[in-house]
Amino acid sequence: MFLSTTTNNLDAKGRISVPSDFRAVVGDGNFDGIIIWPSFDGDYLEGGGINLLEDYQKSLDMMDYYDEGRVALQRAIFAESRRLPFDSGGRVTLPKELAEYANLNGRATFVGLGRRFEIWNPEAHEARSAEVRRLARANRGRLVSINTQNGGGS
Amino acid sequence: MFLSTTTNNLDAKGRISVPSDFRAVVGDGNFDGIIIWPSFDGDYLEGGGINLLEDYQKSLDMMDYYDEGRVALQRAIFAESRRLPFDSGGRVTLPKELAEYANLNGRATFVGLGRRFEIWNPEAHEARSAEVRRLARANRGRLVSINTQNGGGS
DNA sequence: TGGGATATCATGGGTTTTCATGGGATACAA
DNA sequence: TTGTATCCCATGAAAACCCATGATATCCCA
Repeated sequence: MFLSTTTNNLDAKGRISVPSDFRAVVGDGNFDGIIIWPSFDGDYLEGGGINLLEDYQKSLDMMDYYDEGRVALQRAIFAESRRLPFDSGGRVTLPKELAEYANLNGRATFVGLGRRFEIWNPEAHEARSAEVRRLARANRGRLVSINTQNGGGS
Repeated sequence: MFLSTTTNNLDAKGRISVPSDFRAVVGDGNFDGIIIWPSFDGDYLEGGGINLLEDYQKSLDMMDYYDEGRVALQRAIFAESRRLPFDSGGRVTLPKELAEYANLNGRATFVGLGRRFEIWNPEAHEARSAEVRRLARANRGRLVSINTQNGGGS
């Protein structure tokens, strides 16, 4: 599970450290790294482990073969995604197009969202956080229903 | 189930003992520690075991993918939360930002609320509980609605 | 039921390991 | 060659780990 928010340096070589908490949840024994693609919702990147993409694949498999939504998602996610392996220090090299897409220069913010994460320009993320907090407060009634719905798991 | 209220020391290294009663209910075999995030309802912290977050995730998964409330809640909880492992003595290291958010210096109060718990500045907690008692005397009906609103924990 | 023995807990301090980061060296490709 | 990607090592800071101690709570047995 991807948790918490971390801002790390993007060096001159385009390398950036993936937070160690994130690294701990992406290993599948086969590929040691992350998958990144440009969000089709804004100027930031989305990403996750290889297993996230496999889950998406399963969801798409359940859609009709000629469903235009299926094709669009395939193109938006699979075609645009890049597989970024860790170096010995737990860093990845961010392709220039992706860094430019998200306006990343010098620093970048990893945002854990459970199954997946996002990579933001720090200022852009900061600018959006106030609105997010407002929305979260507005929707906290739904969180209450989540609390009662599961009736005391812990 | 998180029960009772305990105030412990926050040392110079930012470490604080999690009440042993709380520690006994958070193990999931994989991660031995707690998850903490700033409440979006006030200057205190909320927390629970990893399984609480997993329950939140399952519930959020059932909401529509493009639901703005879903995304806001994901960001408010998953992105803001921190994973704090226990040391050998059952303590966690509280990140500075979170300690500052809740105005914690020297001491902190763990408040058990059933499925989750809260961490308060002791004086702030004392002040609030006095206010809650006052409200209870002044208006019982309102106290009842507060109880249910909190997710029916005990 | 008393009282000593034992375990647990909260806390302090020191040491080791990990992490994020920088830079150089090497392989590869345009 | 020139730019780019990959690999390896160095380093300071922060986090995790280990051991010690006093206080409290629990247990045990006469």
